[in-house]
Amino acid sequence: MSIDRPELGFLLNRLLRAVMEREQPILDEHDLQMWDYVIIAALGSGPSPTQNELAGLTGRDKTRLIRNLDGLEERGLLSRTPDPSDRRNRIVTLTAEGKRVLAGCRAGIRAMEEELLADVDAGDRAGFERTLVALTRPPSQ
Amino acid sequence: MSIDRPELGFLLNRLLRAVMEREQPILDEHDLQMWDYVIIAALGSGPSPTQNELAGLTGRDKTRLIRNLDGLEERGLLSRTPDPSDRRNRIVTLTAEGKRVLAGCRAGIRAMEEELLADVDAGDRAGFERTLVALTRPPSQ
DNA sequence: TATTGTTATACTCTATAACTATA
DNA sequence: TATAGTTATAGAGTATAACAATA
Repeated sequence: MSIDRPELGFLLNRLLRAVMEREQPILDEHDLQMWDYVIIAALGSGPSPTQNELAGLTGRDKTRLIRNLDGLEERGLLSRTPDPSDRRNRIVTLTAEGKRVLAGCRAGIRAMEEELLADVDAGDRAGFERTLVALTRPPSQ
Repeated sequence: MSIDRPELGFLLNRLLRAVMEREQPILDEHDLQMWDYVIIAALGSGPSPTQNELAGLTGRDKTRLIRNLDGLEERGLLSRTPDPSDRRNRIVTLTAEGKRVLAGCRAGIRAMEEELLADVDAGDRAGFERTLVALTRPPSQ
């Protein structure tokens, strides 16, 4: 069935920590904390959500999301505007500067990932990436 | 270089959470918290360490390790005995009951992993597992 | 009445610094 | 003096509940 290996939890935990460690200096360059990056990355990957929707997209509690949004808005990386169709909602959108910072982070992270995967056999890497994507997609059922 | 996919941090985070969620009921059956399991799993994978070494093996701070060891020792899953060659050290060892509980968890987790990976192409799965192992091994250099 | 965004409170987890016993 | 284990204290992170505005 499987090669003899440690448990998935062990392996995934170690690898995620290694990846996060390598991302830290990239985020530091842009004065972003990990949650800040998760938030702007989510904003750069689809239509502008409400804060509630953004909480769901990022997995961050809506009450703790606010602090991050306050900071990012103050720095001019995003804006919050009332939804005309339901004024309880606030629509969150990346500014041009926010998009620029996001693009910079993404470039650095993509380069870091290439370096991390450089020594991996091309076929293994393809299987690794396809499996990762497949397992993180909710079961179709 | 790579298939078009979300960033590794995003994918690994999602998958790790999914795996942990599936492990929770297995650990619950044995009245273990995640850290308890990490600890007894580390104890079951090599020679009996000191508490300090165990902290390094598990990544848990040595001061917070103590609470877990207290509980696990009280339940008879492990024992702490002074090291005769240096009585400042306490050697941590799984008891027979501890080994039994560990074996039960491992069996449940292995079955859960098989279920999780059931629909993955065999070649992709092999590449996935080999890459995971390779990337979690510290660079040889 | 219900919901979004917000704030405040309490709780948990974590990090740091002391304390003891051994070396 | 230095280290392993332990305990206590302070700080950060998290969850819960309340509040104002809008529906």
